[in-house]
Order: sequence, then structure tokens, then C-alpha cells
Amino acid sequence: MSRSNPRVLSTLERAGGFASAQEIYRLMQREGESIGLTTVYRSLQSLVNDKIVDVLRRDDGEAIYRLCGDAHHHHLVCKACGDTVEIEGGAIEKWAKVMAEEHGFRDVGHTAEIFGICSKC
Amino acid sequence: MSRSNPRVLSTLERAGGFASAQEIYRLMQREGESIGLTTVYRSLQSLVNDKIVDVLRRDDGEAIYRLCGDAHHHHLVCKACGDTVEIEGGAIEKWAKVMAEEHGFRDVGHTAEIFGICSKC
DNA sequence: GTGGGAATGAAAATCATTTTCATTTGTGAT
DNA sequence: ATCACAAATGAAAATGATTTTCATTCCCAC
Repeated sequence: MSRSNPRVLSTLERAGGFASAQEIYRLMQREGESIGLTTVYRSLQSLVNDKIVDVLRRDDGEAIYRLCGDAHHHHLVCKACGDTVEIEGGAIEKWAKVMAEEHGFRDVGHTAEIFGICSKC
Repeated sequence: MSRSNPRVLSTLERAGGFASAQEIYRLMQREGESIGLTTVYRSLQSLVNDKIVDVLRRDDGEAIYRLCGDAHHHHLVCKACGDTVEIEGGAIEKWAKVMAEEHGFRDVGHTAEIFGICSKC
């Protein structure tokens, strides 16, 4: 296993905490950093594993990474501009728990996202 | 421009109104329908243009299509055996609507899935 | 210094999706 | 029926993100 290259995280931060792997790679190149695309992907994966960054999907399917706060949250994403709002999901937590119990599931987790067009678009 | 091949739509319906292009293609092949992957993609694009189907992204980035306005459901998936249960998500629909309104989003959709270990595993 | 495991990156492989292009099909006019 | 032309089709190549492979380099404990 490989650990994350710290320059990747710092570039993601500088990018406004929101960028795709390819964008981070290009950014680092432009800034004269010597790094391989492979390492960028590996670092991002490891950051996702460590729950330091979050991964979402753009409409075209490209994965975008963003720094995430520590609390478990969900996202409201604009399909047009990609703007993202972190929202609270208490209702979901409850729903997931009830549904899991009802069907005898244990060790449950869940994903939930809302997407639409934001007021600016 | 090409119009949608009706067999694609009917296969999507039969698939539970929720499938990727590749899945639809494989399904049609298995059922002995003669069709090319290109046509499946083209038909789906055209259905999306006509707003007859909706497109979302799976976590792995693959595009999934579903009939618009179809009362959609959610899934409870076992991480161990892959068994899947369809569950009702009224709570989610409400949550999504409230959150969207609160943040001024329109044309909203959502995804939600619960995963865990089922009683048999 | 030396050995071994971790990190790196170039190049090849993978996979969904799109594009190209030659062929087939359908349709309407004659 | 025949001709002409637009639309539909699909095989194969192109594209683009991501992953895998593998040989090399780096680093640290001994």
C-alpha cells in the first residue's frame, strides 16, 4: 500500500478544495512539480480511504475530489455549475436504520445525494 | 439525428426502469435481439434529449438510465452476498424536496442506497 | 554499506462512451 | 417496380479517465 503524497493534498487545497485527478496533475505540472499521473491517482485513493477527501462525480462521469469536513454529511450538487452544498441528513440516518432493521441487515451504511439546478444557473 | 429504437426503451422498462447502457445491451443480446452497442447508446441519448429517461451516475462512474416520472425506489444491498432488496423511500423524497427548496435548487433528483450485511450472511 | 519493503512513474491494459464511415433500410416520387 | 436520398444501423477505431504492471529509485533499520 502507498501513503498519500503530501503535495497532492496541498495542491487540492490550493485548487479550492475541488478538482479532478487530471486537473490536479495538470496544475502540479504547470507549477513545475515533478510527479506522475499514477501517483496523483494513488494519493487521491488513499486520501479517500482515510476519509480526508470526498469523491463525487461530475455529469460527464469524471471523478472530482474535495476536502471534507469530519461530520458525516450529504451533498446537494448543481448539475450545471458543479456547485456543492453540504447538507444535514438526519432524516436519512433514521430511514436507513429503520429499513435495515426491517429487513434484518446489520453493519449498515448508506449513500445519499441530491442533484438539481442551483438558483444561480 | 437518430430516433430511439423502441426495443431499447422496452428493455429498459423490463429491467426495472434502471440500467446502464452496457446492461441493456447484454440483456438484449441474451434475449436474442439483434442490436449493436452503438444503437443502444444512441437510443438512450435520444431518450434523454426527449426527457423520456433520466440519467444518473453510479459510484463507479457508469451512467445509469431510468424512466422519468417512474415512481422510483431504492435498494438495500448486502455487501457480502450481493443480495438486493427494493425498499420504499418516501422519507427520502421528502428530505430531498425540503433540502432543495431550502437552498433554492430546482429540477432535483437524488440517489440513495443502503448497504450492510443481510441476515443470512 | 547492505537488504528489503515502500514509493514512484512510464507504459500498457481496461472500460465506458463517442466518432467514423460504409452499408442497409425505409420512404416518397416517378 | 425503380430510382434517389435521407435516416438508421453497427463494426471498428478513437477517445479519455482510470487502473494495473513492472522495473527502478528511495529510505530506513541493521
